[in-house]
Amino acid sequence: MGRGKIVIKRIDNSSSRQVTFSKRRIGLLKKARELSILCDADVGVVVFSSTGKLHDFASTNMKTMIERYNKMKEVTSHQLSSVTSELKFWQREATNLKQQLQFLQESHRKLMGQGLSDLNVKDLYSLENQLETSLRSVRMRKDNLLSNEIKELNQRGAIIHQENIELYKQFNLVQQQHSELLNKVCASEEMNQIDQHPHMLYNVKNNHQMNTTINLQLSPPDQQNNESSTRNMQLCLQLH
Amino acid sequence: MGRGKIVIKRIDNSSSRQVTFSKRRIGLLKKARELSILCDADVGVVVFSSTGKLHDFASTNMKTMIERYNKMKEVTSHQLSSVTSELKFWQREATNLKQQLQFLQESHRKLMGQGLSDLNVKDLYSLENQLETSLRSVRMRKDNLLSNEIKELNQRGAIIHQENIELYKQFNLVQQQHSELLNKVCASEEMNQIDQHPHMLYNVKNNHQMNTTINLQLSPPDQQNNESSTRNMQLCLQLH
DNA sequence: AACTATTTATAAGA
DNA sequence: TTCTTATAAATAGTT
Repeated sequence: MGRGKIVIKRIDNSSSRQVTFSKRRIGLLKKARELSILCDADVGVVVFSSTGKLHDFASTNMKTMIERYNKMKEVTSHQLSSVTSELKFWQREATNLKQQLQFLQESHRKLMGQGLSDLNVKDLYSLENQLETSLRSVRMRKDNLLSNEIKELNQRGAIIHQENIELYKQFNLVQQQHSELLNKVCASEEMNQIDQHPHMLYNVKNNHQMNTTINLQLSPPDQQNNESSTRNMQLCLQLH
Repeated sequence: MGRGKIVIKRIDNSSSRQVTFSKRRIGLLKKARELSILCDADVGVVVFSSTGKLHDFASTNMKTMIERYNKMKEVTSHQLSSVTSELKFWQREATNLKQQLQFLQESHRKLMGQGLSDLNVKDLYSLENQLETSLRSVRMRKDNLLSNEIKELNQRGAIIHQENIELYKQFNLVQQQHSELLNKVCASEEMNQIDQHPHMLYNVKNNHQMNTTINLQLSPPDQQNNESSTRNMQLCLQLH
């Protein structure tokens, strides 16, 4: 259908090929459209040019068409089949997990002392045994924790006690030195004119009083009291 | 291009339509093939007849083509997207179940007295409490079962005991009647000619001996013994 | 892109 | 469905 007959083989001349592509592509799509209309058929055409450009025709909807095609050819695309197999995997996984969960929930209920009505005497004995074992473990762990805590508290208490003793000693020393200094100052002030600097004496006396008050608060730590309280806590632990 | 010009609209006559479909379908696929060869293009054609029959042409591979088309149009097919969303659902489901399972496993381990090292004293106290509660439930249930069993056994024992008493009474009665009968027979035999039927006497005497033996085996049921054993079992139960 | 000679497709009929 | 054939339609080569 042209000036000359052609053989169906790739057109070597690039521009000729391009022209023919345009003409025949239009013709193909036109014929596709005509077929779909004349014969009530569902027609889809997809053309990629050698440069990768897409041209298409679909009498209804290409997406629907492709799905219909896949379904008919029983070809699940590579993507679809891989997704489907993954889907199956996760469904199995979920079923598996559900079973495990159900089993564990049942076991858990028994351990919580619920739903015992479907157990026989032998089961109940072994459950009782398990609970007793658990209870021993829990109590052992708890006692461990508490005794460690107490031990730590005792150590910290002993350190603080030691610090207090040191502070007490140092304080006594300082107080003694201070008293001696005060006495010296008083003696020398009496010898000089006391009335010239009355504020100095007031300050010194005031300081002395404050120090005495602090001294009263700093009672020496009571060793006896500390030890007896520790003993009480240990006794308490052994009750559990 | 035919004997007469036609307008492009659905052909009403069914057989005409069918014929035209065949001819034009072949023409379309031929043109598609020619285009792909002449112009080095990738061409795919899909045709569904009105009766649903599929005819197709693909210059290379329809699957690849469809994927290329989808990729270009950035259209994930409906199937794929629905499968993908289902996939996501099951993945979420599995994740959820895994979490639940992990949580329950952790809890289960605690109840089994394992993995207690990451619990504090407060947690240990409440765990201990739970285990004690569980233990009480289990013991209560077990005691219930056992006491029911014992009750049933006692009832059955009492019935059998009663039956034994009845049998004993009946037996004594029969034995007494038998003895009386025997005496009568012996007396009358002594009066008549004993030597005429010596085998009769032998038989009767033998029977008498057998009955006595049976009598020795049928001792009257011991009420005392029965009750004390029941008491022992109940005591045993209370120990748990 | 338009023209057109020629090939090709196909409508109608058998 | 297939063949025939007249004719419409498509298009190769040209302008």
